[in-house]
Amino acid sequence: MVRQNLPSDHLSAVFGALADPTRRAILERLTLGQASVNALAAPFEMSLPAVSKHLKVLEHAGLITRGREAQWRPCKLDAGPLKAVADWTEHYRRFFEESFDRLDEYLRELQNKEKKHDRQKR
Amino acid sequence: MVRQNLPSDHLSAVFGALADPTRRAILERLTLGQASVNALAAPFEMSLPAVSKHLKVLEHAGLITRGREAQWRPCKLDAGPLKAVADWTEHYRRFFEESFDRLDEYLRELQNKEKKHDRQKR
DNA sequence: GTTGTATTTTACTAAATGGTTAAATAATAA
DNA sequence: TTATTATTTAACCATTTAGTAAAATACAAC
Repeated sequence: MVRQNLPSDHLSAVFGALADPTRRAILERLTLGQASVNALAAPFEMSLPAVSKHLKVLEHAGLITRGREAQWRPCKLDAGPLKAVADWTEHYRRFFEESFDRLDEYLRELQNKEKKHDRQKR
Repeated sequence: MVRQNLPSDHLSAVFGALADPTRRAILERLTLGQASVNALAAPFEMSLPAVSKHLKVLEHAGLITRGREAQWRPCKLDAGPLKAVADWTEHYRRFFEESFDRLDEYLRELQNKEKKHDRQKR
């Protein structure tokens, strides 16, 4: 059967790249400046090829770019695609702010009840 | 070998859930209000069990909750986890808002937000 | 040219993902 | 009770993912 799984849409690639703690940690590290593959791999208990693959995923999502400097291939953060993530998420803000408000309201209610309770106790 | 793939971290689950256009479309639909599985499945050229699986992924990520109403199991958006996504992304904003002006604007906005937050806290 | 260092590619695995059809379950309606 | 409707579960399959070890490549230095 021809099942051509077409998530060639960029947003899916970006979300997919972010759905892994190792890759998010790599991005975090890259906010400090560019770094070699070895340097990026150092904190992880996994082989170099594994990290190399993670970098390929990040590169494919457009989240990093790679240069060339002697035998090193320094990676550099490119946060551009995160703008799309921010925009997508922003679109839902009223739905999570709303629940925040409701929580706030609930807590306020709770405080009132406690006050009432305190008053009764006295 | 024991390869226990431990992305039990919530953020990975959420990003993973969002890394699929069908699931994002379902969330989009749910911003209009709750809906049955059949209603949610209608726009897609895929079987009901396939949609059911997508819903399970969304539920596991905490992005939807499901009720019970006769033989229907209405799904409801729970955007709460998107707050974590927004926060994570916000952390990188200065890297994708590259223009000085926009950075400035961003910092000004941040100050406003802090003021608002302070006001709310009291 | 040989050696050393950095990185990728290849070939392989196990598990996860995203889909299918068919059967099972749950509640309603007749 | 039986039939209908809504949804899930089970069993299956192909592809992708995340890792491995070992070999290949690229460049620098001696």
